[in-house]
Amino acid sequence: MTAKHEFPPVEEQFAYLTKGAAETIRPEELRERLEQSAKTGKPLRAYLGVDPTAPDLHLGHTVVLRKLKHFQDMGHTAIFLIGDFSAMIGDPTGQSETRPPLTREQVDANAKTYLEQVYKILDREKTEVRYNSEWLGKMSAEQIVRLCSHYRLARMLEREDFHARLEKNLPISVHELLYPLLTAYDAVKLESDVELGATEQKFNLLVHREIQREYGLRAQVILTMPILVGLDGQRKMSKSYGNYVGISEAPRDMFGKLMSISDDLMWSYWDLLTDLPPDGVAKLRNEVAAGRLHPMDAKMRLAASVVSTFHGHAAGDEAAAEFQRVFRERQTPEEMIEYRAKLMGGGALMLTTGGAVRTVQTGRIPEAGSVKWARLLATWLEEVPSRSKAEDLIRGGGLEVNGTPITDPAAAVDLHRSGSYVVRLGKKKFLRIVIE
RNA sequence: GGACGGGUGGGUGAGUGGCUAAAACCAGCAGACUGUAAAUCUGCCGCCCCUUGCGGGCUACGGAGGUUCGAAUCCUCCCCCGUCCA
Repeated sequence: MTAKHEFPPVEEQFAYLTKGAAETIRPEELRERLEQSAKTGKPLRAYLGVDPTAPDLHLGHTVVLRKLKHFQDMGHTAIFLIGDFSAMIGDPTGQSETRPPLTREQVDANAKTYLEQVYKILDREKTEVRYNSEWLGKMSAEQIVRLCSHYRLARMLEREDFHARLEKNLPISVHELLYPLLTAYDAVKLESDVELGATEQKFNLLVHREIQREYGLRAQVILTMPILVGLDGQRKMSKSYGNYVGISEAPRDMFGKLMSISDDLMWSYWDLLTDLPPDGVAKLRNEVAAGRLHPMDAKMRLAASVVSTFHGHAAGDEAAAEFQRVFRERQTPEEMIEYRAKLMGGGALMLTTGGAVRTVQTGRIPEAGSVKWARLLATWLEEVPSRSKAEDLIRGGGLEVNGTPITDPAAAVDLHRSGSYVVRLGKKKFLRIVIE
């Protein structure tokens, strides 16, 4: 963009840029391009195309974003392409069903929230944001026909998803065939050097290469990134499996969730969720293998690093210190959710949490004003999904009040007497309840 | 349109008139051990109420009705899903 650019040595760049990648197509082409840009001082154009369909990002989504950032780190141009037009078609990948097209409004709204989150990783100033409606929305029928003439049906049907559906006699709408072609046109328009994508995008990405050639361009390099495995270490990270870490989660929660992953899983997180160069990761790994570094300490560094990228370094350090204090030294966390409870007349209980006030009807409360923990925690504070669950938790030894375990499901709190309680629910949840 | 098979708790899947809030396994939660790791062991695992007891109540085996003292289990109708035929 600006005049002449100094880049790190090619080999260093290459190692950094391909770190964690599932596949590079083709490695030697990437090297060539890096060399060329080093020579001419012209940054490479790397892009990532995204359909704004999932507005709530989790760490899984960030893998490929982070890779795009790596290009920025090395001084290249990162293009974030919002597939606002193609999203209306819907990428047929994955779900073996025809997807209903999104409406313009949905797409716009999603694109906006998407971008806000994306800038937690990418450098806002250096990111070129494009929308593919910019050119796709203006294509004439003639241009579309021409585009289609560059690809063969048989090739298209090689795609695993189409293939499977054909075999099973499931419907394939004709517009779905258009998806890879239209997104290929993006690559043509952007004159990209590199395109990034998740491994499941491989088919599309390869089509993009071919179409670029058809349009007389040099085929871009493709970098595919693995799917991030979720916290359970089994399935891919996904909201519906509940094994995810949302990028907007509080530092402490993020840190805690990351600490709970298995040691084995940690290494792929190091690769996919941090900026530590490959030799750095290898070094850490050796240290742990040699017993010079406790795996937990390595994991704490990982967690701190991830938290830092979303909340800043201070928050990362703080989360680490907090974790240390609460879980290693078994002390009470510095901050916790605080409830102030005040018994009003007529069996009403006024609850104040972080400024919000609400009143619940308690029904009858015995003379003494005592109420069972299970009832307080589940029914009124809603910190446990149900009363039965709360009682189970108590019986199982998962409730601690002011440091003392409570295992009697009938144990109660006196709501008439003021007092302050630090309540620990299970392993991770702490509350402070103040009776006024 | 026809023939057959099937729909059970978050998932897989037993049960074919009472002993069944429903086996077993998985997932999940909690406890012990640890490093909020793994492995292992233990308990819990529909919801509500209380005097917390091998306590009481409600809801539940695709849906609606019925038979019966009693149904996830039998009957009728309906819906949905698979496989085969036209």
